Amino acid sequence: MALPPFGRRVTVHDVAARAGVSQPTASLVLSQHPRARVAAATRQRVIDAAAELGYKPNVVARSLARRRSFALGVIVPDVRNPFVADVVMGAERVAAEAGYAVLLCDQSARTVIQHLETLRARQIDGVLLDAIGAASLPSDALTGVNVVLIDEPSERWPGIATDAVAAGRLAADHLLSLGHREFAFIGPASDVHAFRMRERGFVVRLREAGIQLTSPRLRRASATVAGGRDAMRQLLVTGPRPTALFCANDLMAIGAVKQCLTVGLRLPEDISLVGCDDIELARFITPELSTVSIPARELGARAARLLVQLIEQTPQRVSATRLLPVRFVARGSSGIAPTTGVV
Amino acid sequence: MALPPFGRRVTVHDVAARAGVSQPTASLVLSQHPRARVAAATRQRVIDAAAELGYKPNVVARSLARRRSFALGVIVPDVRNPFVADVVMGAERVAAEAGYAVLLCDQSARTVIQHLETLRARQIDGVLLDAIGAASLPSDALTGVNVVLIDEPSERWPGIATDAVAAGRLAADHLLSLGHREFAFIGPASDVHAFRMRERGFVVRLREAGIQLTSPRLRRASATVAGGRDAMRQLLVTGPRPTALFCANDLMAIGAVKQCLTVGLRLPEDISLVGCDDIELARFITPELSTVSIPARELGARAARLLVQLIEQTPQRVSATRLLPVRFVARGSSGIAPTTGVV
DNA sequence: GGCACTTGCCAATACGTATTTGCAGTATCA
DNA sequence: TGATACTGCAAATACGTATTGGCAAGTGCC
Repeated sequence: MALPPFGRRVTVHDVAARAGVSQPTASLVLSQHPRARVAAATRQRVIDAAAELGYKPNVVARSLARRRSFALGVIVPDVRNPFVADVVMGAERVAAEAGYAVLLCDQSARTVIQHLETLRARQIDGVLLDAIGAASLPSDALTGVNVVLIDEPSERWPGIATDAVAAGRLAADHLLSLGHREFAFIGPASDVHAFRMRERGFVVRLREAGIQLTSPRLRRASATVAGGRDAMRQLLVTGPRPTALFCANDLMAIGAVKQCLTVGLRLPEDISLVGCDDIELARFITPELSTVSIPARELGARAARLLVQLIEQTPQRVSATRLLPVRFVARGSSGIAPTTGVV
Repeated sequence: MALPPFGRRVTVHDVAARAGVSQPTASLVLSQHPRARVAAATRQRVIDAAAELGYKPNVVARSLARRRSFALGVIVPDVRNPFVADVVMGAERVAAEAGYAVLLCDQSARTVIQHLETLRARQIDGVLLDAIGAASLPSDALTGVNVVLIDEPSERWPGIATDAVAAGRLAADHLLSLGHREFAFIGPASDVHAFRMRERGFVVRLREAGIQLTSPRLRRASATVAGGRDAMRQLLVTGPRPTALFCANDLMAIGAVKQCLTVGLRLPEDISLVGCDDIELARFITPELSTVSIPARELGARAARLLVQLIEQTPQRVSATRLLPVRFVARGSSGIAPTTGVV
């Protein structure tokens, strides 16, 4: 019957005392152990006592005892990228549903290594790595941690990715079918797998069509709107202007669109532009952005689901990468190639 | 000299053993207690042993003992809003710098109450509430928790906010100075303080200029691009068209711009449009969006800094709200009022 | 050399939960 | 009726760190 002192949190001990059982028994009941040998009447007394006292287990203590924190780390390059935010959102929903908290780790705050360090110290149950170039991490950075890679196929770790090569090919297909012959590509310099594969798919498809993408038409910049704008500016002052451009993500594409409009080019009459990701805003700029749709939220959600599975059923160690399909979305930023020759 | 068994994590006990001291002594040294009375030589032995073994403290155990988790909860309405992402990013940087992890809590995953529940169970040290309508929470939802409100002034909790009324006034000032007399406003229906105050500032300033904003010209929609578009669509089919519009945030404004362009209106010739937030994309749509610049990252960073202060120096209970200034940024989406009469 | 005082360390305990083990008591069976 | 198995619970211990109290040894002082 004893009530815990005012202001102190209710613990199992309090529940046990009120139910007239020992602490371990209360713990046994409350931790829902299915194989717990507890008499039905006793079990009910404990449950009632817990309810009456408003008992909430202390997750920290539980984590220490079980050596599990019921928390996931999510390491991302930059939450400000809407695509990334969507991935995070998908992951968090699933995680919350499964009873896991999400520790957000943005690379702008610390390096991946530093983040992994602190996550490890927090006894994290697993980590989601979103497009951070896991291949180039020190080999022991991920030992002993449950890992699921997002958008970065690997043989060492399981993952959920999208068909990035297909994304590049679809963009090329689309532009080729519109009659374009003068191409350019803008992408980030980082060694992030998805970006590289989008580029490769694009380049290879063009090569199959007998078109070589030469160096001045392969531009590198940071994967942001400003990066896209700057790369486009460079592109427009270097040699003959292409009639078709593929950007490695929508943010860069939006920057590129902006730069085109700024210098008076008409889209799609003068230049056709295709992005990748299909963030919500792609439909809201003018002209609307043709792009390759990548299921961002689904990516995050599936990755989280897979990670939770890995954590909870240790036996089967999956290590394949599941590939989600992508599809092309034609909108106003791309059109028939100009009939007049290139300048 | 004893090395811990392979595969097991190094604990203070291992360090103590190797340094030839007791566990408490090692703990005393390693927890950096300034008032720790430990001989310099002993201290050094412990430090060396820790370094040699690669000791990393177990944060979970430390949290249990100190009844502090060195983690902050950040509850936000929607990470996918770039403004929110910026706030989160600013907060995470500061938190990481100060040694705190960030638990991301998006309202799309669970309700605020549920998030607070799990944060409490995790012995969170403090919570950042970003524009979630703290005033309408159950009165006991936040008892016993360090709280800093973002963009929602309150007398009960400290916070960092921006001058939302000024933001609305600035928008009105700008549009009035361009000669507009026919106004409209689009904002979210939620009772989020910042949005309400932006609206109030706008409405009051107009009233001062002798202009009443009537109900059909006060539109409600979700605070997203799609919401802005839909509200604009409604607005354009209901009664005479305004010549000036203020949207409660940039996302809505972008949606509104899109809708205007879709139905063939010219900006700013036919209608002037002003947003609020100054997200990066505001400069990249066409026409560029006139808007009120809100220092999002700064907001997040300051809030986190304040929260850390609250946590670490319990004596002084601040409860005032610091107001950050805002400034107007004129761009291409707003211009001189059309001289022709309204339709 | 006795006293008060400081220094440096360790033993003991706490934090709140989980798990293992073992001990009574009861039921089952021969 | 004795051995055996099983049931239901509590005692003991673990998880890894932090903190309190106290005990020796050392220092300074008269």
